[in-house]
Amino acid sequence: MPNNQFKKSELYSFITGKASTAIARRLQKNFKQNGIDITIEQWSVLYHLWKEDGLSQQQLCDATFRDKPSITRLVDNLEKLQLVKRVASKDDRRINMIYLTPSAQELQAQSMELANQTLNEALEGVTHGQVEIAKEVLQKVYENLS
Amino acid sequence: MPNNQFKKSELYSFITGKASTAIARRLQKNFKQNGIDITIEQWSVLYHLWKEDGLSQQQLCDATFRDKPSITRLVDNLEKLQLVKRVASKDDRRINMIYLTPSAQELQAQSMELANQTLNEALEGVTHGQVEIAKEVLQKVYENLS
DNA sequence: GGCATATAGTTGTTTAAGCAACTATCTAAA
DNA sequence: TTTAGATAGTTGCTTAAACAACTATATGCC
Repeated sequence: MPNNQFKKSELYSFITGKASTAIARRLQKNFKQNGIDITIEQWSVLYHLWKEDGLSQQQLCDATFRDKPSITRLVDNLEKLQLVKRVASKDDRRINMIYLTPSAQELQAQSMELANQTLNEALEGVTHGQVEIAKEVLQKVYENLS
Repeated sequence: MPNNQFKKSELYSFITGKASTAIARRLQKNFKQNGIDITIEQWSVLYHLWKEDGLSQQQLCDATFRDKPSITRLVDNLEKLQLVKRVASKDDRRINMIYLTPSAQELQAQSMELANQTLNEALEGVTHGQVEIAKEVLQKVYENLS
């Protein structure tokens, strides 16, 4: 069978993304049970700011694979929760730099721990080699469509 | 390294599901370009009805991995588009059986062709063996969390 | 300098997800 | 047969995605 020929039914789960949905739900549940009151989408923005604080909204778009309106509203909500602050750039007045507040910094350790724990639950019984291949496939899919 | 120990950064893409999002977006785009005016979520409901017409909403919940309110509203919208009809079950009056209309039946061939084409675009350069492993991993993740 | 174009971000609208609370119907057990 | 509990579906609310249309600022070219 050629590489790019598959049966419909086998591939449907790739489209619906059951697995990534399930991980997101479990992580959300784990957050809730531990008193972390943010959504996964909000967390995914914070995640990139923990890696590098002071990103612009456009950089957050690229990092999170979301469009500009989505980031505008996620930042709106994160600002309401007092987890980030918009700071207008002095060099380029079109740009908002997004900075973490102290409360957001406090969330980092616990939420990353929960994220790791969730992934370990999800990948129970899956070998490292299998995960590596799955990651390669997903990365390739992403590249093919970008 | 034990099977269930991974570095954070490596696994982040599992949570965000970039790949499945990218496939869904591409499929939506391909639908639009071919004049098919339904959402991917609506299509995923039709997909199961094409396999077996006359499923209950609860069966659609299980099949599509969505909760009951989501299916209620997807069926609402599909009914507005005159693609499905709710028919109250005679055996159990709590149950709505969902039936395809002729217009929905007409959509099947073309939309399944576009779905296959989209998956082939997505999986360009990925071997059948790699896809099999990726599918196993995703299935296992789903099972671990269900 | 002035104008076309590109870039950063916002707003409006529709569709959907997730959760809780609700109604209606069915089932099983006292 | 009545009543408690389970099941099927709906509604309300908040958050988010996708897309188009918009404002404001910056850049590059004449």
